[in-house]
Amino acid sequence: MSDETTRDPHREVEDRFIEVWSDISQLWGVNKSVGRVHALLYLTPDSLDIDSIAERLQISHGNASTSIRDLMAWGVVRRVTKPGDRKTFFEAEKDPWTWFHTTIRERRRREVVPVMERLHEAAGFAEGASKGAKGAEREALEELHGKVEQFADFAHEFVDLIDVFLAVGHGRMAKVFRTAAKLFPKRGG
Amino acid sequence: MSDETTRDPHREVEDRFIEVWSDISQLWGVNKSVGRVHALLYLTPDSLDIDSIAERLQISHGNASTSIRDLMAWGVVRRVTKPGDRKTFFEAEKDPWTWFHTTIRERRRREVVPVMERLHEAAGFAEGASKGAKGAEREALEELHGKVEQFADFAHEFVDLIDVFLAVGHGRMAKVFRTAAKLFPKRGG
DNA sequence: CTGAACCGTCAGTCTTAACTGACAATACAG
DNA sequence: CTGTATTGTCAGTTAAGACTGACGGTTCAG
Repeated sequence: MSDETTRDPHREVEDRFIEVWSDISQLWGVNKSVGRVHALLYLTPDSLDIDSIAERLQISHGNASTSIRDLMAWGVVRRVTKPGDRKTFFEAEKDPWTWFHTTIRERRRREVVPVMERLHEAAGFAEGASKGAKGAEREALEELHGKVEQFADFAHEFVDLIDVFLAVGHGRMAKVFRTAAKLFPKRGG
Repeated sequence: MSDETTRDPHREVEDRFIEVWSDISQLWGVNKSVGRVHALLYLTPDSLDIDSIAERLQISHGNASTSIRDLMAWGVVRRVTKPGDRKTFFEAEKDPWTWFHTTIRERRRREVVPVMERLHEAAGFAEGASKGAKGAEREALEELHGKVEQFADFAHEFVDLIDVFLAVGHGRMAKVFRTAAKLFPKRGG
């Protein structure tokens, strides 16, 4: 009772979860504040306005606003307006699988596609270079080209993997995997 | 001929690939230098020593050494000694799937497992708190606990997914996915 | 139309991560 | 065993990224 902050169980549960989610977000390449705001919105049944978020998480108004903007760009937070209230409220997607699916789709668009284009450019350049050379240099360039292609093939398979995930979608992924695991049981370790 | 640097095709192919791989590494949460060193070792048929790497990539000796240490800790680079030569050489795993597999296993160990433990702790704490409360507070805490559990369940499914990947292993993953995709064709978009 | 409440933006500051270069530790030829 | 070549480490510096807080723009009740 003397120290209310550490004694409110509701708040402590929230804090612990927010911290964990924040760390997961960072592993995923998302910054700390963005992760914390996302976690708070996930836990809160009602939608929240910018200042409430900032106050709750002890961050600046500007930081909260920027974090919300990011989360909306990722498609995991929605803007909500309440009739008769001037404020803008925000709420998070509550189903983790939906959220994850959305995130993967967005990352594919923003990050995977552009980098794959550059990879193919590099492979094309390598092929051109090897065809324009003679003798020993040609051999060396062909070997180099082979390496680039090998990596490009791998990357392409990886993208296929993402595409299957996106096509199958939502909560069915786990089932897909379990089935796949039975079809192709592990051999060694 | 006047500017040898930009005219050596072999070097330019390498540079382009190194740059792309470096960016992919950064998306993956690995720092730029580490990615570049890894890319260089992947492309180079012979093993390389620290100073050659540092000179080729225009980075300091210390940076090259630290990057190599990281790559060895990730299990994607090996130390090699040549008889009659005092230097230590390093070479990279050349098969991308093997490399990827190793990386996933290591990330699971370092990052996923610890964070999952903390998540379960948080869920346990939430459960305890809700059971220790009464009336309206109890209801609120139970709802909160439900949210934490929902996320924990999702996270657990995600870890299962990783485990299947690790069990199936290597180049067979793509085939697994393709089979899975046929079994569970996409419905909407 | 006016003013208050609120949100979005961004220059400047602060914090965190990466890199360098000098020194310590190590390995090995002679 | 000794001297030298080479790798490993880490304190200090530099670069990158995140956060704050003040300002301008927008919205809407009155």
